[in-house]
Amino acid sequence: MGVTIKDVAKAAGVSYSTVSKALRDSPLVKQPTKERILAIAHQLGYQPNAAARSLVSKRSYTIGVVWPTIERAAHSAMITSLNKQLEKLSYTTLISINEMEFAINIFNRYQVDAILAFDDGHDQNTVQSSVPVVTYGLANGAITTPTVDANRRQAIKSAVEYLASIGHQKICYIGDLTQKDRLQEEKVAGFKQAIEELGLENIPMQVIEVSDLEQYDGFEAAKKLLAQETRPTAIISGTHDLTRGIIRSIHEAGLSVPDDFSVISYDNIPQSENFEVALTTVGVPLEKITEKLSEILMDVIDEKEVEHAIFLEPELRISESSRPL
Amino acid sequence: MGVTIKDVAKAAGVSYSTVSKALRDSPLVKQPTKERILAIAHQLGYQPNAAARSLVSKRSYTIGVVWPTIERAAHSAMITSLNKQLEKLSYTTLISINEMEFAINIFNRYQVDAILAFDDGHDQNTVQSSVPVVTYGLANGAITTPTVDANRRQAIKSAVEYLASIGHQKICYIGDLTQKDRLQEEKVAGFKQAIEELGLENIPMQVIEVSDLEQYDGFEAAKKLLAQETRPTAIISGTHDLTRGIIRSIHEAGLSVPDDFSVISYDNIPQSENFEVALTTVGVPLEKITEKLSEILMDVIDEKEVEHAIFLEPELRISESSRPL
DNA sequence: TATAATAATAACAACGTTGTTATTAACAAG
DNA sequence: CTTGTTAATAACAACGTTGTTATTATTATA
Repeated sequence: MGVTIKDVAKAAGVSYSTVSKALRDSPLVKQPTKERILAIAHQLGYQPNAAARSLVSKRSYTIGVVWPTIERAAHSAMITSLNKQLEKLSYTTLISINEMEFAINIFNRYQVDAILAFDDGHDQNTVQSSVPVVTYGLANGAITTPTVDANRRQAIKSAVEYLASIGHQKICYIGDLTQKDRLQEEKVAGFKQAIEELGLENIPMQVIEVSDLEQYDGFEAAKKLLAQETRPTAIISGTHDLTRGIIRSIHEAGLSVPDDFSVISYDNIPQSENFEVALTTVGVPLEKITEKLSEILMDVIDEKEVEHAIFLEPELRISESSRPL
Repeated sequence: MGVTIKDVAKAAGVSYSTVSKALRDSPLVKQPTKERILAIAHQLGYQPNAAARSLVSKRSYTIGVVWPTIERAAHSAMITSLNKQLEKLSYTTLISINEMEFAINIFNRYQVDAILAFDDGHDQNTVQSSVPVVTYGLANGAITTPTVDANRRQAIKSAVEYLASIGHQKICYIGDLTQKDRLQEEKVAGFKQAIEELGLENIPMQVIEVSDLEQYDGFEAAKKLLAQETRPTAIISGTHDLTRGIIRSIHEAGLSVPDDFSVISYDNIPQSENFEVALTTVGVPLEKITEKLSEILMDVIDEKEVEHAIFLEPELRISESSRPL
């Protein structure tokens, strides 16, 4: 069915090994011959057979991304960015939305050069893989693969510290507190730790739980908060979507950000311009994460020694949604 | 690096061809031998090499999905459903988020058995592919591959017809009207056609344009609409997200769905329960689409003759958000 | 017990590439 | 011109698997 190197060879009247060399631009083939072969290959619509190529060369120049939670759009911007980064390194990205173990098996069969697994904070059974695996998620004790992790705990801590430094004493956190998602847990832990370390005032509803991480949940949570007698002067929000809901809720109550409340959002997506208030955010910028990830992926492919727990330091980007009390 | 069939053969003390047969459960191998080999293979962590396998057997049991617009979450539920369907047929799904032409080339190299391309309503350059391609998107005149298409025009038409049949005369449509997205265009066309055919009243702001398809855009559009003097009695919305914004806007204005407005949403996602009002929707149910898609994919793989333009008929699911005037 | 029939396993070619080695062509130097 | 050297191309093995064909072991039949 497909056009092979041999078809091209026949059409060009040369041996198929010459065609192979010509296509890979080897200096062992004379320039005019090379050009002739290239032209014929193109004209015939030749596409190299990846199966054959990777079978013999042991390299597929492909990264497999395991992304079982496609429905939660959280990672899509990240995958787009990663895809771009890897493209620069002439690597191709292939995605599987299957459950971790199954997906890793598929990618092993396909002989991708490395696998990137998104740990969504749920149980990560250690899967046997002869292809190196890099994880993005929570770098905890029992990790067996290099894991890149945003230091979420530190992120929220520095948000609190910053707010305290500009005079805020009553600070509240809105986010997911359930034990289910270890990524979210970390943020809460950072918040509580900072409050304690700084000796900040304990206020009622200091930590508000949302059932999901959508805009609507932030809206509802903030509504509850505003109904309280003792209100905080600053709010830290666990995700971008929550923040949007929170701000909407505040505006709807006829109040203002940052006049009545300073708001800081955990976020790694670059600030979208068409948002009502330019947000002060804390988190690791997307590009930093994907840069690090591709770097590590290249390292494991080259069998370099790689640290197992790689923490990325968050950045505080101060903007309009926060200000001194 | 990886464990091959030959390693297993050596460990089991049989020839590698016997191992191959044992693994594929061929009747040519004695049962006890088979079991012994399987056990050893498992113990050694053997994973078949897809490159070698598909090189010789010309079948990879893999479908490549081209999904260039990952950021617009619209298709994620569909891909999840499709993945499940194909798994039942023991096919594996691999996704590329690269630009159409590039992605199709990758999948050609990887020798997937068929490619599913999501036509996002933008220009679809005809790409050369020796692997059969099925498109989900707009089945227009110049198609070169089998295309599965929800009959969006008919969907919106039947929404209008239904509303008219229960007494509504002033009906308005909120959606994307730009020429950019042909999928959205179709819906508007269906609306206008129905209004004309039924001879319904022309009201001001009968068609409201949104700049994007997010919840926020629906919210803003409805706000404008409610500010009008002559209000419609029914609203049809182009997407689920818009609808959520619209309903929120109505509630915020102290009005009710369906008491003050009947609302019908174009949608193929199954109704989410935790929504304020159970929505009346029109569209092709997700499962119907993915069933059809896998069917067609299997057909093109088996080189059966397949119709080029396959239209799926929408269904009207009446619920709480609409009622007779 | 010899032989035919069959069951079980082994050997081998092929898939489309790449990298190495062998062959031929072209050219320079004596 | 012959020979040595290098440039260009051709031939070939290998990658890990499958399907076909060849060989050996086992059983049934006379």
